[in-house]
Amino acid sequence: MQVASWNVNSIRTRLSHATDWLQTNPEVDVLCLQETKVVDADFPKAPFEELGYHVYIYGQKAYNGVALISKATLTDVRMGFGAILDEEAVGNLDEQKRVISAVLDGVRILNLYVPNGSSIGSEKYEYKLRWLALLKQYLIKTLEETTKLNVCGDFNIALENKDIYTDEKRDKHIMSSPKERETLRDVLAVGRSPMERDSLSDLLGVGLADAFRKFTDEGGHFSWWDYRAASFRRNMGWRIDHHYLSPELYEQATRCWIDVEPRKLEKPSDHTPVIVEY
Amino acid sequence: MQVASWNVNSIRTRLSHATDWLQTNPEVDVLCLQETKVVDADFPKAPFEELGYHVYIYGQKAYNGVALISKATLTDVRMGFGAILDEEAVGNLDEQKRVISAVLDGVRILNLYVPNGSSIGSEKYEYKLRWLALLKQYLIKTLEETTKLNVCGDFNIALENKDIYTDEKRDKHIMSSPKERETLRDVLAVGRSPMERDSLSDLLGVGLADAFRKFTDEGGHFSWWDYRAASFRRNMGWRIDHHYLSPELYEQATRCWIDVEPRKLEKPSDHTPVIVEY
DNA sequence: GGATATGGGG
DNA sequence: CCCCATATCC
Repeated sequence: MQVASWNVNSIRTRLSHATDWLQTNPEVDVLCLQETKVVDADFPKAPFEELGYHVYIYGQKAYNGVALISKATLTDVRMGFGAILDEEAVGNLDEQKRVISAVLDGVRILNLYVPNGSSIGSEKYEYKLRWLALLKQYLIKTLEETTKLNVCGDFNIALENKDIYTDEKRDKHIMSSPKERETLRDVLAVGRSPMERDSLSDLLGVGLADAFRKFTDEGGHFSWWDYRAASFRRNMGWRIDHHYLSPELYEQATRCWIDVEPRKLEKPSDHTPVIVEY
Repeated sequence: MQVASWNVNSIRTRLSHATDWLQTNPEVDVLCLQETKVVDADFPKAPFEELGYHVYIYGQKAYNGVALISKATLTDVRMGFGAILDEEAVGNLDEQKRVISAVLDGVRILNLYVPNGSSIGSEKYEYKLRWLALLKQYLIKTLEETTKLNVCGDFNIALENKDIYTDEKRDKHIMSSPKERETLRDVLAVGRSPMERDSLSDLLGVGLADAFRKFTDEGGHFSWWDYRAASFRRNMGWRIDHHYLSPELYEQATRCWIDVEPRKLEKPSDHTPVIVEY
């Protein structure tokens, strides 16, 4: 089974890229999209359905928006944190459409578009941290019912220095600040005791692990390049799109890779797909 | 010698259409562009120069703008009415960049983007009529020095009913109202006495004549189709782009035709080129 | 730099 | 319907 994650930065603008990519990647069972930037009524479902895919969407006008494109029917589709968390806990964090999840072959696929956070200390930064805190509650609840969980999407966080093209201003940069990294690490540690979190030895015991890192320790692998400053040409990228797997799935993972090709097309998204196989 | 007129509705958006068209129409000596919609500093001259053309521009930000693209060097290039008319007479009518002219092989080519006029009775309508009145003065002065004059461009006026796809609301429609037609007919009658203007018999004596009408009386030939209402597919067009020739040139004219092909391209201009040969 | 929205223009 | 401009977001 293959699951792909791709922030398309507008599904309407990137429609042919997405359908072309599915056709050249027929082994992908589920394509998780972020930043579809379209209300559900205007989502171009037909082009995917004509290729034989099922389409599950959770969108809004202009910003955010997530979708699942699947060869097989998905079950127990959930939109937003509110699907399983209390209204009170969710607060305003479902106003932005960033969470969709569903089940295929006993695996729950959770597709996320984590807030960008703008700049450290900003209101949006605080929103990002609050959002991640709620995500932790969402994961705790999800893991009560599932042992096979694939949490993927645009995390807008690079956990390790080698996931960024440069070391410059790393600590003061959005997507790599210590606080963001700590917060995400804490989120991924769901189910692990504080002591376990500090030990690298028991990675598979509980918590979620980065599928990409099962297969390589190398740096210099990126999934996002800023449109500005010719970043892609100069390979000034970041690895911020991830597949985090529950222990059982992590053990079963056979591959995880980044397909750089779509970033080379005309009018590309600034992100490129990341695929995991298990 | 061939001269083409084409309202490209943004030269930056239509750059490849324009360069492609020149390459498939190598017999065109001068391409007159309207609605270039770009300040001179940002006009994409290089792509034309790399094909061996000379570029003469008179543009502004966002609106209007005219240009001459020529295989040979042009002489006595003039921008705006103010190049030959008094400041007082011109008033504010050079604020919008709509007039460029130059000489090739003893022929003065005058490239115009006549105001659209918005709707009958509007402020813009009055501007259009005032602009045409000034054009008449400009032509009178020009004809004092030239016997070979080719006045071309987007006139935003269809002089005859057969130049429009329908008869509906013609009298109340911008581009076909009686007043606009009278005004343009009066402009074209430069040099003819009031009595001559009423006589069709002496068309070649003085004044300017429609090159396209030298070769056919047929209706249904159009140079512009509104982007809206699938006008092109339904051939709901207007012939509003013209080549008006002084008597000497009119006699020498060997062809005048509309090339509909560019209107069929992806992201086309709403206008298509009109070419005259003499 | 490229996506969105809105508003003016045709 | 498709230009442009401005503004916000990333």
